[in-house]
Amino acid sequence: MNKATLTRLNILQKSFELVYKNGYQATSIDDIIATMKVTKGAFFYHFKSKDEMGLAMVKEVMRPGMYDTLIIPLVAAEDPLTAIYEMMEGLLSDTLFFDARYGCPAMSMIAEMASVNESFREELGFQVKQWQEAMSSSLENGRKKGIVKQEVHPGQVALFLTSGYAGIRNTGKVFGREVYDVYLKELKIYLEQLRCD
Amino acid sequence: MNKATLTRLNILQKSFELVYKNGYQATSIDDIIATMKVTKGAFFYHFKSKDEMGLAMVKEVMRPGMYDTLIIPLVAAEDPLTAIYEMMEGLLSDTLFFDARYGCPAMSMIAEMASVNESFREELGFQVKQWQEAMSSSLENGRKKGIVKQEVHPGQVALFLTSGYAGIRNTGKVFGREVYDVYLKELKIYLEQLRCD
DNA sequence: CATAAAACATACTAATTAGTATCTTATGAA
DNA sequence: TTCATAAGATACTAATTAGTATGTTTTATG
Repeated sequence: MNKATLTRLNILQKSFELVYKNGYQATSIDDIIATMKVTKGAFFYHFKSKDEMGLAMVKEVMRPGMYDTLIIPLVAAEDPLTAIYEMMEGLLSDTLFFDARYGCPAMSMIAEMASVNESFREELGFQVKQWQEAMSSSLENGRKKGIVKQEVHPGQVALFLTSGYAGIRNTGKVFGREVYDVYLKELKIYLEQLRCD
Repeated sequence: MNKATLTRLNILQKSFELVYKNGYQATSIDDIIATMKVTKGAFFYHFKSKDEMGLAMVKEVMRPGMYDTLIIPLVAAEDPLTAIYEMMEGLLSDTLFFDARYGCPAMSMIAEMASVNESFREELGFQVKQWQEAMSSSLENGRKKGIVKQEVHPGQVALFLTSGYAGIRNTGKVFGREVYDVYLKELKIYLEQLRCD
């Protein structure tokens, strides 16, 4: 990894952190370069425009992050219902970096940018769809193994679940992380009701 | 209603429409006054700042709108489960004004402004809580009447439902209104499972 | 009608924005 | 070492922003 690509990645990483806390449009290029040892010349050497940087950020920082936390844990899951619950629990308790106040990076980005920038919408849509499909095939798998009820519609449930997650992250912005626990309780009930008796 | 308070309300109404489509921070005062027959003098006569206008907009335009569509239909409901489903169906099929592309005005506002402006967060929190409480007492009522299962936790379910709605509106921003129908199908299953056998 | 205050209009300001023009310095291959 | 290019630095620009200063017009009330 040479120095140049490192500054590039640093810009993307730092931008992600700022965008996560302040929103994409509210984060100016001046903000970004001010919080790190980079000048405007460097920024515009690596990216033609703010939006090009933003898209690279979504693709190169957010996508791998989502893949590791949202896809990987599902593919090898023995019991999809438990795996999904534990994933949600993990997502909603990881206060290391993510903050209830700022919600989910991807969902916030969707809320702000989906109708503003078509490329952003496409890429974020791809990522959400990936998550849904991972859940869906995990549930389908559980159905074949006799863990999940036959009448369950995996794709439908996956949409219900991913949307529910997006929603609770939004709700958490208003009421704080206490709502996470209440949500998780009801989620568990919902998921268990999908399980074969 | 005298002329002055009418211009005030016009500013609030027009602002709401612009904010709904473009977001709060992306909507400039110049945008607002340009799309209607009002000048900057009038704007700043009625409001000390953009944020004061924004808060008035949330309180005086959004709050009554939410009350009429989210609270009223629940208080007199005979069967809460059917009432809730039909409310959701109504919310997700009303293409008169609301557009899947732009999501739910209140939820989008929360996503963008909850962590930026404390007053906005408070007021929007109040409105969401009102909705949750209306659902909760409606469910509690149904439980007493033997419509809703005894083991159901009304407040917990209310949070689950309102968050789910917020989530599907966000998802709709990415994939369009088709996801609404899929969501509604799973919602119906979820709600029916709360009903006494 | 007179007049004071309310309601609005116009022209500005200072700060911030994305982006550019032009420079300097670092790096790697011959 | 040389030198071309990659990488980065600096100083600008034009547009947009929220907000202000200072005007003019409308409206209600005596």
